[in-house]
Amino acid sequence: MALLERKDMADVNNNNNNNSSTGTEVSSNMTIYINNLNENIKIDELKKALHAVFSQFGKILEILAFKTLKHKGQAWVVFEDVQSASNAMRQMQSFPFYDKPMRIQYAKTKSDIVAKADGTFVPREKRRRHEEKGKKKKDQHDTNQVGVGLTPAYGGAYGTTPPLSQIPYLGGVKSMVPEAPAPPNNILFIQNLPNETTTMMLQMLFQQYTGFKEVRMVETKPGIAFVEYGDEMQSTVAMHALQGFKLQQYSMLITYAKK
DNA sequence: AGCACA
Repeated sequence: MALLERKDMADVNNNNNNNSSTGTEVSSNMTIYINNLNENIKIDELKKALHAVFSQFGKILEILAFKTLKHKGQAWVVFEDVQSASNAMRQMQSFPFYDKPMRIQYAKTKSDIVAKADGTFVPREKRRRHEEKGKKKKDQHDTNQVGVGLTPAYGGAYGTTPPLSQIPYLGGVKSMVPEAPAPPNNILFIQNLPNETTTMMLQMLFQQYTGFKEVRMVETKPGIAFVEYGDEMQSTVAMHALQGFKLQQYSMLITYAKK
């Protein structure tokens, strides 16, 4: 899966522009800057969902997002190393997240948490404050149903995820693959989910596919869920699209539900 | 659209 290697190790610790000709390129950075995020998602939920989806690329030191006008729809995900950030950027580029494709770039500057770690941190006022000129405000409203409360499932410890991707295959599921594949069904059976998974997170992933009806989780059985579509063709498309999708270090296993 | 350090 790590089929993308880069020259990134060279400039891990500086933010020089590599490409001064275009002015559009930003040097690699341990932090990715994401925009085009759905602005209706509450910050807390947004951060959790981002963590769920990005922790597969490496240890996340911090996720920053703000709800101010100037910073809505944007987030910074700080990884432990550039390689993780690079992989995250490439692999999740344009990923549909709450109905909108993520736009991911390297952050322009080093994150404070990183600067503090390497001793180069300088307090705020020394830095270039970004001044903003008046802008016309356009409407922004997406209407999707993601406003339901989310339990504070994370231990808050972003740093507890194992190092990089090549994590064996976390078990926890009895019969990982059924002997014979179940016959097609408009209901999908999802296994091997992390315990922290919420209905909202799954909805976010599955509702992008046509025919999505609902997600059902079974409180008494963590790690599994059912996702219903209008018909078998629709559920099949979603199954193939999301098969093996990683939430934290867990790879989703999707099969048709038994009838 | 919008690159911060809640």
